[in-house]
Amino acid sequence: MVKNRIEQKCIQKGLRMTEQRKVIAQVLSSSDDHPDAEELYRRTTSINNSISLATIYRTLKLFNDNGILEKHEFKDGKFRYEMVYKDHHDHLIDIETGKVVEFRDEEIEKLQEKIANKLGYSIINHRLEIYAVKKNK
Amino acid sequence: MVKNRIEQKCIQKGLRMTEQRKVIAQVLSSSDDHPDAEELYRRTTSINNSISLATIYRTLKLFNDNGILEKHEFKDGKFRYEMVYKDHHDHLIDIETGKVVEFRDEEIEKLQEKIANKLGYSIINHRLEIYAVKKNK
DNA sequence: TTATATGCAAAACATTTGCACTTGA
DNA sequence: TCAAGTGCAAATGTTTTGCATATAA
Repeated sequence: MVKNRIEQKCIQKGLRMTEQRKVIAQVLSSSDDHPDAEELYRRTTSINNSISLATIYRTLKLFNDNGILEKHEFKDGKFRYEMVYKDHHDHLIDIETGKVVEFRDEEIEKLQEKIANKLGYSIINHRLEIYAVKKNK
Repeated sequence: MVKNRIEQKCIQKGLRMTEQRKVIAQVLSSSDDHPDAEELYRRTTSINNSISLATIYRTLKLFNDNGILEKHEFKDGKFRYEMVYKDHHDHLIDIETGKVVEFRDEEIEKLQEKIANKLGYSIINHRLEIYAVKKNK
């Protein structure tokens, strides 16, 4: 039986693989967007309906604590999640459609280090979100 | 009677100046930090205790909608507010003490324009938060 | 005068938690 | 076997809202 990336990480971390966690891992692995808890609940129950919202939340917290996924909060009032098997990247949010575009820019990464440095700090992490609209319409 | 900056903006926008709004405007004008609704409630009621939390929320929304203040959501789960009479700036949050340091960097501003541009977007606004710890301790 | 703002308490909303039961290793 | 995970429903914490009353212009 083939294991998805998240399931592999769970095993590697020694997490107990319950039926529910497998389904959540599977859904997350095959998602390339940024779903919130409610949306994940919808996706998982369509595969296996013996999963509660509480378990979704507990599992998301577990995965987040274990560095398996990242928790975002774009300006829509709820948390959204994303696997962390990709390299670090930032987000541009289309405020008309809600679409999220990922990008990475080395210069910006370096500049932030420099700024924190100048202020006497070491960066732990950062959040850069650009809210924008499509050009030339 | 001298009017504070926020009160001036309200008048300029044609907002009705109630007793409550005056007090909230006064508190915000003399705050140079990033208080949340609960904290503002504390500060305003110490001046005039005929202000309800509901009014705080309604007034913050009103001021935000009118571009009089900015709403932030650092990673502590609540909204925090700040006047927008200063120039745009970003935030560095000390994750050990919760202290918020403001900074502005032209290069980063320009870079973001460039990135959005390359992706085919025009920036409406952005959010850059650096979470960091003090160096050499 | 009267449209708008307010206080209060109830509702809304996403998220968390206590507890009895179930399950993975 | 039994520590750890789960479902359910109730609790939480922040923010919003309906409604009767009060107030700014």
